[in-house]
Amino acid sequence: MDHLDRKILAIVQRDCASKAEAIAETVGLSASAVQRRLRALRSAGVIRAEVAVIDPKAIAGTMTFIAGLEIERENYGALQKLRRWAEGCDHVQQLYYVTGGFDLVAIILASDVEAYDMIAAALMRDNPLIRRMTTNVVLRAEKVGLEVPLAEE
Amino acid sequence: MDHLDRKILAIVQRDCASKAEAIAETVGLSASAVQRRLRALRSAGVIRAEVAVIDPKAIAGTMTFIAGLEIERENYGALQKLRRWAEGCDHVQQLYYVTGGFDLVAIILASDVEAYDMIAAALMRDNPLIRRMTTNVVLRAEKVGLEVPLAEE
DNA sequence: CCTGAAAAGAACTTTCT
DNA sequence: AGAAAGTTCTTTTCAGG
Repeated sequence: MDHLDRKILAIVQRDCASKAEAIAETVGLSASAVQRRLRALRSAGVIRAEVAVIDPKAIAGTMTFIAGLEIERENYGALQKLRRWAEGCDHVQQLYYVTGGFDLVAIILASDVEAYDMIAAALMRDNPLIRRMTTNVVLRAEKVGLEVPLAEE
Repeated sequence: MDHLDRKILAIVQRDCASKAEAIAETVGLSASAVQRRLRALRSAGVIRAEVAVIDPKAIAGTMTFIAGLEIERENYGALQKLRRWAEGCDHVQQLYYVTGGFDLVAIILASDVEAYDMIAAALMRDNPLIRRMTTNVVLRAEKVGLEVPLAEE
């Protein structure tokens, strides 16, 4: 993991369909070298996945909700169960275990408020450790991304 | 946008490095047809981008913060300025304009608490409309993704 | 209009220096 | 790491439903 790797990462985390030759030109390397580094980054797990980002607007009925969860006590066993629950639920996009006003924050997608209510109800039913759930409805996603800020050399 | 497109999307939003032939086999189409559909989905904007997901743990010092913002009034002009600010700040990963307890929710990455504090201070300095900022520190990201739930036919 | 199959082109992988 | 040969994937083209 040197400066060149970071430069390559900075590019592919915005567009992983970039051709190796194009990347090579901007980082000042040969195409072969770029591919080797990319392969190494993949197998090392630095590049976790390469995914297509779909515009939620293109999918009929996708609303975003941000839920702050407060739990009974920091019960780690139940927390793990909740984690698995979220893993198995496609509607739960993101789940963060936090410290602050809430214990957990979840980003949930649903076709409408009714569908969200059903997901939220199921979530609370299956995870009794959840004491309180505060929901914010997303009116507009101003920025959505998972890019990691990479300090340039 | 038919059932086959949705099937293709369901695959590439998890792995856009999949070969067309592999996709073709699972959706029951030829490789050519898959590529044509992928190209159409790209130019139609359904596929917004294809990105590499980087493991934040691999990057030295990446902490995640979730900030709930309360603003003075729903001042749309200032909001747009805030949106541009977020767009230009690599540390702001996500920004949602919401209704509920907060007005906006931001997901911010920083190398440590000090760095976060500087970003937060700059954010409030440059955007006087922000009245209050409630931060939750992410102890662990249980699930992180941008996958859209695609109802199967 | 969209599919599938084959030819042409481009990209990636491997090997060697 | 870079360059060239070999392999694989993608793109184009064309015939058919």
